[in-house]
Amino acid sequence: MIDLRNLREHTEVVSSQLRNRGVPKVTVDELLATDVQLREAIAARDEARARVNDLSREVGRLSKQGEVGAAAEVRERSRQLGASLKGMEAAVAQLAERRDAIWLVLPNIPAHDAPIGEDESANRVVRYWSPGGGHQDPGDFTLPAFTSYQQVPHWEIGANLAILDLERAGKISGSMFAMYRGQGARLLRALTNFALAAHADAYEEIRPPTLVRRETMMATGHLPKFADEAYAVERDGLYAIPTAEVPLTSLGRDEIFAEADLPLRFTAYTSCFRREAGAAGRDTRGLLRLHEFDKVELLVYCVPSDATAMHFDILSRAERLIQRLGLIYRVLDLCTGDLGQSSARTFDLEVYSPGTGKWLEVSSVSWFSDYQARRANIRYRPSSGGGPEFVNTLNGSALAWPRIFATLLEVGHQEDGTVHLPPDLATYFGAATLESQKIRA
RNA sequence: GGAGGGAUGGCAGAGCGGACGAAUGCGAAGCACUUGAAAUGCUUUGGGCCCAAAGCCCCGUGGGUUCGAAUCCCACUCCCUCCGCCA
Repeated sequence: MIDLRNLREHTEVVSSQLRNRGVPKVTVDELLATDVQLREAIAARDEARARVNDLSREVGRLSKQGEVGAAAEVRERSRQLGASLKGMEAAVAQLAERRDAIWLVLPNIPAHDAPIGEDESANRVVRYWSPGGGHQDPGDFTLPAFTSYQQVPHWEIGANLAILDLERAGKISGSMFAMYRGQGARLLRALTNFALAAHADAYEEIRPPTLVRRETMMATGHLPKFADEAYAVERDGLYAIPTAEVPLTSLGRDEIFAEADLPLRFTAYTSCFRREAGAAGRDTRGLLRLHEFDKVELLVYCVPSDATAMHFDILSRAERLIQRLGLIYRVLDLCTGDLGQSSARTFDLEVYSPGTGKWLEVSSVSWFSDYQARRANIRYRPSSGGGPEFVNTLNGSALAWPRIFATLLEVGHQEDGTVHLPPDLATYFGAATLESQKIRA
């Protein structure tokens, strides 16, 4: 959540920044009003408590001195005061609940340099990259020509090679689930090894649990607001993670790190589970949108002053992977209206899929400032002294596999039906070409 | 799943109804002594609310009893041991 003290002290600024994200002024006003009432209620309660504490001590003192009558009289006064305390405590609890109901769903304050806009149409394309042209400004970029076989959608290529079996995935789990077979399954494993190896220089590899508690989902902001997006195992109160960001952020929950130990950098390969409740029927062919998919994630805790550098480090790592895979991509700077709830600034990476004619998001690299750290209570002790401060958290996918897998099939598709793999990946895969294989039965 | 035991500050560990935010030891920081270090001595050393002070809150979490709860009661969570089951 956002810093309430900052909101109190710079109401106008914060309020207008939030308005850029579509938060109406009345919501902010209500939060502030509730906050004032809550703090007044707390002050009144604490004062009453202080008096009860005083009287109680008095009872103890008198009892010890054997002044039974006086003790009984003070005890009675304290009892009455205690009764009125109950009401004050209830008032505090009620106001705190009302404040939290707003506070917890309020989005993060966007970064100053995030483009302002209402929806995805206002996202700014920062640059393009292609194997032939390298980095290019948006004005200079044109898509290269693709052969006719490159324009075959991946689901056809995958079915022909028998490395993708979406029909049977449907039988097993329903639509929007995928099954990779033979060389397809192996290619996925190669991609994962390829990515983990690329980050091993600076990021500790983690294999976290993928079913997590409610608090863990709260910490990243995935609950309470986005409950419809998550798969829940109700009987056990657990949720299937939508991204490794969730467990990795809670790894440091309620901890205080030494500044010297920062930055902490983690990478994890996990399955990710998403109900896609709001996206039913959109772009769901083939591997475009799945309920379960694999992803390698990068996550960083750092001091605020390092956050921007870390943001660009994650971004460049994700870009570097796509470059090594030889895919065309573009970098988007998400506008204020399109940012995820917890994010202050996000870059999306989209690869071009010639088989579907679409740009596909394969990575989202976000800076959360202290929004998640405040929720998750992740702090560091400044080496200059002073009390603990919240860390900044950042993360990025590097990368999400299904859309990469799809694009690799299309881009590498040859006239004879085989698929050529980029050399860097071939090393991990153990062969340079995907060839038709026979599915048993 | 069954039966027991436990959860206290960075760590270890006391306290089991009245000045306890908490003894003691270790660790860490500062100062003194020392050419330097060790040893020794003294001092400091949790977090939060609050502009701050005063005050309040936190002894796994949430309730309850009481004038008063780290201490008593209830529920939950987690950890350990044994049995069962299982990859």
